[in-house]
Amino acid sequence: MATPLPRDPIADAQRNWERHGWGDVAAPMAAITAIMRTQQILLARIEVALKPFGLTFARYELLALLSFARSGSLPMNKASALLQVHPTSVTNAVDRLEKAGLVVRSPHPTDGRTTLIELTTEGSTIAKRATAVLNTEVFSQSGFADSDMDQLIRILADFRRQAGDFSEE
Amino acid sequence: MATPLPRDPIADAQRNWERHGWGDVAAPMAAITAIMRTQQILLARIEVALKPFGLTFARYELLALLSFARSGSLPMNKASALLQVHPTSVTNAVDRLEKAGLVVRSPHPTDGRTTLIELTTEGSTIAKRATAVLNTEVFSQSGFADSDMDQLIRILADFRRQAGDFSEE
DNA sequence: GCAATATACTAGGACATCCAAGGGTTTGAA
DNA sequence: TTCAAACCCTTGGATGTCCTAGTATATTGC
Repeated sequence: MATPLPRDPIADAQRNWERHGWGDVAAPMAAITAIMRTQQILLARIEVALKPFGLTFARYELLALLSFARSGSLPMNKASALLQVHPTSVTNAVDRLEKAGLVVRSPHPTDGRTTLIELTTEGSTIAKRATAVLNTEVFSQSGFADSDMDQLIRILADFRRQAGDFSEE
Repeated sequence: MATPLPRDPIADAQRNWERHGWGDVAAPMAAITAIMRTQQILLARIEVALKPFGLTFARYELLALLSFARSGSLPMNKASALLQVHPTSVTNAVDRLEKAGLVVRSPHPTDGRTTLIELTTEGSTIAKRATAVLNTEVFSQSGFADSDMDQLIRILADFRRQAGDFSEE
């Protein structure tokens, strides 16, 4: 897993697809496979950067979301929608963050079904520090060429809109 | 998770980053976050398509890899390297595929440390059928514009090369 | 006003990924 | 030749994701 392969395995797969008469879907297959691999690489880098804080990316995302919320708190279902993960994943993340003292659950003032997640002081501090580290250690050296960035962001936004993530023009 | 959000949450995050004075890394942050979300969407589609075969994407990838191998068999460490996943993940996938009768483990003829994975007849059949379904149900409707495809593949290949996945020019 | 439906969260289970550690096999250097 | 280092695979543990089902609270419709 550490040694570079002599050739791009995804380009090889694309050639295999073409060789088997699936030329019409070889390119999307390659694009999708490349997305998978790219995600895996990026996630690994992020996890390394967050490890010193005892955070995973899932937990960090929740902390970051809370730190941008006006009131510093959010209903769990809102967090689930914004992070676009299953509600049980939020439950899981909140369990661990709460155990670590970074967030607290509190009842919603008017809706008895809803639970609010709130940043603690320490959670707020950790969120700030983790963000600083991610910015300098991961995002600032993403490995994407500056000249490709806007294009990449647009292509992925088009994809996500088409997939029903959001409706904005 | 089903209802589209009124606005793109990643674009919002990008604006948050800029507003906090992290404008220099706002774009890569957005690109990376978008990769994560895109991967999640695509993986979900693939898993749905593979479910009727009792396969997951991880297992399918292994089957597909084997079906393209000349001899129909591969050493586990080779599969790990080509799929670019941890050896234990291969062990896990082979365990389940073997239990399902789609592959068999066999000892390497000359190296006692190595285990070969081999497709069974049924494994070969399932691999073919699953590939056909993925091609028609997922890859042929990827949601990426044809005009973006080459660009996307190139950007991701540049990234993966830079990340040390392969050394090919 | 009350029953039926919808919504919010959580518990339990299936899978996948990685890491750390352990046991067997090869390789290579003294 | 011998023994340490390198390599291969597996086991066990921690996390994350999703799904299904169950409990509790709100909302709706008759």
